[in-house]
Amino acid sequence: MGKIEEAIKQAQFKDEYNKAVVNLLYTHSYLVGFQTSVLKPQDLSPEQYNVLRILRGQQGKPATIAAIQERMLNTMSNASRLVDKLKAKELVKRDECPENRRKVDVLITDKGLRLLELLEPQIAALNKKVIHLEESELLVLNGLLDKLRG
Amino acid sequence: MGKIEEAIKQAQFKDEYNKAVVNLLYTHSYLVGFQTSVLKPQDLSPEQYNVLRILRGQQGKPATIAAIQERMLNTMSNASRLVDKLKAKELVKRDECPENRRKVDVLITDKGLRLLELLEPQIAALNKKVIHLEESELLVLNGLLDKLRG
DNA sequence: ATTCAATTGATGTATATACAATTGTTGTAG
DNA sequence: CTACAACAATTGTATATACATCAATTGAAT
Repeated sequence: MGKIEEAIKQAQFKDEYNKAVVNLLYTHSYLVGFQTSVLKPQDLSPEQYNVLRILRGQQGKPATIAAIQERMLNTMSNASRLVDKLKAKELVKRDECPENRRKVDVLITDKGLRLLELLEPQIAALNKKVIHLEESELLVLNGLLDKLRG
Repeated sequence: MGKIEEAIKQAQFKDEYNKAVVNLLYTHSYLVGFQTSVLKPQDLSPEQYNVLRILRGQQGKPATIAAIQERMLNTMSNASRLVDKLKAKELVKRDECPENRRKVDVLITDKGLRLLELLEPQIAALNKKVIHLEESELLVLNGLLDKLRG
């Protein structure tokens, strides 16, 4: 499919900034589509998957809702309700924090960890298949995205 | 803020593919946030703005719902309902297509065109401000994103 | 000790996404 | 001509996003 102009059938862009924005939005949608195809059979949304990975990254330490929020990709999302859904599936547990009853301690369960172990190789394989870039190009891309945000 | 590892407080990634995906999702959220800050005062969502630009790109020719859908950034979105919202604001008009009553002709109105003319310089200025890349780097980025999708 | 502001999550509402299912229209095969 | 498949859009439902608002708890100032 190739160039963004063909992909969305737009002849040209005002400037390279505009084109980059559209290209990023379009590529985002491209990638999320594939991710979803792996996650959906396990009844998991991309953001729920993201929260599970954040919790595993805590390595046994509980995370508060605010801490999860801060690490999420969609910074303005709603960690509280996502944790709700995950708890209903027994992938996390949520307890009142003993030393501060405003906070809650969220922990990933064994079931959650096992689900991640099942999904991760599938996601990795799919990524390699649908991202048509070499390792060296990925390094450049990651560098540019980091710099973009300043 | 810089590197993605710091941004989402993740020590490391499994591989460069995984990092690229996370980096793209995060950068997407970064950009959409800014876009929204310009669009929201005009009661427009990013996708509604996208639809308006697609319609203007038709240069006076009407577009069917299917044609809009095909050009949208979120390929699985719901053009029908977005057009509904835009029509309620009198930014587009929608008429039954005379030679095929299954189809509808969607056209941007003068009010819609004027709104785009108001918004576009604001968006362009914001893009330049929040995208910390040179023109030459943008060319590389656009090339990599095009290649990524294959 | 009491009051008040700040913190932390939960909840409410409008919008959008991702599908599936449905309705109405057109084209076509028998 | 009739029946049926294909097409185009709409509608329905569950999930998620983007806020704003609310309720409970805590900490700090008087």
